[in-house]
Amino acid sequence: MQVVKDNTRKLLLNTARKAFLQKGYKAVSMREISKLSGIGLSNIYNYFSSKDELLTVVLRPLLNEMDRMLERHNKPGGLSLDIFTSEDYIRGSLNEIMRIVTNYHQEIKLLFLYSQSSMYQDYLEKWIDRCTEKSVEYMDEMKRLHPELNTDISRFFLRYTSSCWIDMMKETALHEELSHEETERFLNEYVRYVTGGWKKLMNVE
Amino acid sequence: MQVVKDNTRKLLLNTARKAFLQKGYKAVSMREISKLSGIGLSNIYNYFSSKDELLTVVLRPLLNEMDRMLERHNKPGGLSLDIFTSEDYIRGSLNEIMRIVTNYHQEIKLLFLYSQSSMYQDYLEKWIDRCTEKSVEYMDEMKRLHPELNTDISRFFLRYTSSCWIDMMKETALHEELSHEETERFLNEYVRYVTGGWKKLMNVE
Amino acid sequence: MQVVKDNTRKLLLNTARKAFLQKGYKAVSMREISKLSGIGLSNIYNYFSSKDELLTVVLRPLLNEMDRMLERHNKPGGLSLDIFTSEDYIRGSLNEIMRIVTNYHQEIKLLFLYSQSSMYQDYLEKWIDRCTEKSVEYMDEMKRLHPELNTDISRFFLRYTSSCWIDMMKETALHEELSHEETERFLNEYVRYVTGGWKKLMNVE
Amino acid sequence: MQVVKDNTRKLLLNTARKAFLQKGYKAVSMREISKLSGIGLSNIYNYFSSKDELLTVVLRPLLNEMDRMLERHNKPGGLSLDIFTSEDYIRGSLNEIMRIVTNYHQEIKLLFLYSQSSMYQDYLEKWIDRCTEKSVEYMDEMKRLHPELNTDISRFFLRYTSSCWIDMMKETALHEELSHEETERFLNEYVRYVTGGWKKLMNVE
DNA sequence: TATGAATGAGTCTTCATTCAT
DNA sequence: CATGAATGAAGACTCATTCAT
Repeated sequence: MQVVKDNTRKLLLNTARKAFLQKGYKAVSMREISKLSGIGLSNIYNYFSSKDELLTVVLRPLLNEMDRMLERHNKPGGLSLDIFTSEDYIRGSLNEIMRIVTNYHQEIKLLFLYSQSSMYQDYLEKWIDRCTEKSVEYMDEMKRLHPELNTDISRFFLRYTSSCWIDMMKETALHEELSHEETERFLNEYVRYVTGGWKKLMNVE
Repeated sequence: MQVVKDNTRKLLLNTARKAFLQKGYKAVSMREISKLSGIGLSNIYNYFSSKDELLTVVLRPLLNEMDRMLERHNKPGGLSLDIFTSEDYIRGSLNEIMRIVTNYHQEIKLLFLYSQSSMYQDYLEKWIDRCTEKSVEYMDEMKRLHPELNTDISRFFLRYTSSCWIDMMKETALHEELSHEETERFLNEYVRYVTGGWKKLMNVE
Repeated sequence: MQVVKDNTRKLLLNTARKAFLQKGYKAVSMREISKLSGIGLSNIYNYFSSKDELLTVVLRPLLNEMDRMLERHNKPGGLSLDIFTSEDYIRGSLNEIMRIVTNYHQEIKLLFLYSQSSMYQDYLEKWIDRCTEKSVEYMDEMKRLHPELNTDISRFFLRYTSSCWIDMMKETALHEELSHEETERFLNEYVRYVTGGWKKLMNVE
Repeated sequence: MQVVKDNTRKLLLNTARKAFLQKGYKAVSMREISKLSGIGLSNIYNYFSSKDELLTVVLRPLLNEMDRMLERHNKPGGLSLDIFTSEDYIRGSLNEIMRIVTNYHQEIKLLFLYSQSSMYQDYLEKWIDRCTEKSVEYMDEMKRLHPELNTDISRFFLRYTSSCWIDMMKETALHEELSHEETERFLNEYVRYVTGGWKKLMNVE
């Protein structure tokens, strides 16, 4: 009995995820989910109290990861230049992103591209806001630790880079077919590009 | 009579633009546009054959600019390294972007953020695809002209930078309140960052 | 065209009135009104913005009369004992009630018996409250004018008589088939009963 | 086991009573009763076959009293004038009412005000009908016993007084906060009013 | 050109009740 | 005695679009 319930729940979740991904949240009706899953329309409400909750449960794990990512951003163990210029550090961050993308690429597409008209339609913008705030705080710390560097970066530019971060997640999620080699290659390119950019911007050496 | 028609048309266009911007394409009903503009609901269909066309006409000028931007990308006068590494060149490109953003910031927000459920919901993704294609072609040319450089950049990375380009438009459009000085400052930051990144990636010098 | 519209409006109003009367407000669905009237379901909303408004428009004239009745209650020209003890005065009041009941007997049944679950479900209780208030004020005046009488009637008893007033409207509306003679007879009985009661209660003579 | 059952039954009954009183019969769902009581939704149907039966059982004691009241009406020991004109007799009847109201004021409110859309929505009207019938029969008896009196009261007037009887129950139930003194006072007022009215109407002395 | 009326399929959600276990 | 799952009909209301005038 519990088994049945779990199956139904998962079936609904998967059906909804797929449908949302194909047509966007707003364009998928509960009727549609009912027909696609074979679960009676009203029965759905025994498992999820609303269409919004269906989306919420689908997105929950990803949302948690995204929030955790934000936390880690400002607490890089020893506060240092590394976050911008160390290839190893950046490579580590990227690897973590890759793990998230691998696990949740569907959810990412859903959240990043198809969640309009849902309660999460502004989630990314708010995430970028929060990330920008963290970046500004971080820069202030750097200003004290490395007065010799150009740390007077505008909030606006920091927002742009936060946005690019989101962009990278989106792009990698969109191209799920990447082989391990290709991924490795992209990582190398990305790391060189970013460190080159930050070093020049901050006058490192 | 023709005068009346033009006025009505413009009124409808402006009303729709504002409404779409505030609530998103899908969430705005034709009834709403009718009430806000004072134009009879069914009369709207004498000017625009559908809700989609209303959006199309609103976005048309921006769409043209976007397409033109794409054209220019691959024909940079003399095909050269400048596109990546010359600060002047990049500054020039950016200035052009700024002009577009200034003129069409409303339309950009509309297209970039609020066009889900419309026929343009995939426009940006396709634009990025086309831009990526152009970039790949460009890189191939560069490989011949500058065999000493690392021009073996993955299509995936090129797509990422195309996406970042779109991102920059979005961010600047979102922050319309930027003063001339702030804009200038951002341009400097951006140019340094991008040229620094590309130079390192391509082993220039 | 305007003719058509008015007809449709009236048709809807009459259909709704009948249906509400037969089954109660809550138990009648918009679908039902649509089918009974032959007006397309969604077209109804071109005439009435909601089910509640449909009921409101049906009840409006009666509601106005009820409010007016309340106003008149406390301003009986020359404030006097008549309101309780004069057969002529009471007969006059009653005749007015009869006119209202004759004109709006359907609406009365609707408001008094079948409006549960609508926005008017508490209307009568509030009316009785207001009427009680007026009666208390009236009694206070009487106390000054006729100190020799027993005007020390409890608010609770006054509320009871207000409620009986409503009762009388309900009963007469319920029995629309009363002939003129029967009505006349009831009036006589009622007048004798009420004046007899008040006189004894107030120690008149 | 039987003990458990009884507890559950009572719990359900009390929960339902409270909920019905607060929101009205129709507005309370079985799900709600289930949640409020902690009894599983479908388990409710092991105790009560339907939502209507739940209401029935809640109202049963009051319904019995109401029916008994009706019986007593026509069998006043010695058939006499007292029923209308003896203050003691009326006071006795009223005291009985007070007892009922005290014991079942919640049920009265439920039956009188919140039972729309249930099988008891017409109960009061039917009770008034039956009461009217009894009154007519009673009057016929009186006509034989007291030919000197005006016993030619219209059925319609008798119905009105039956309705007022119900009204009095409603009013007293609605104002449960009445102190003993206030109740006593109201009783005095009511008795004087009613006997005064009937005496005048029937030409007693 | 302009209007008000009309359409029909669609939205999410709730209900009392029943079934299998 | 108790449970969670399931059902099917119904609820009010909205939508983009078309029709007749």
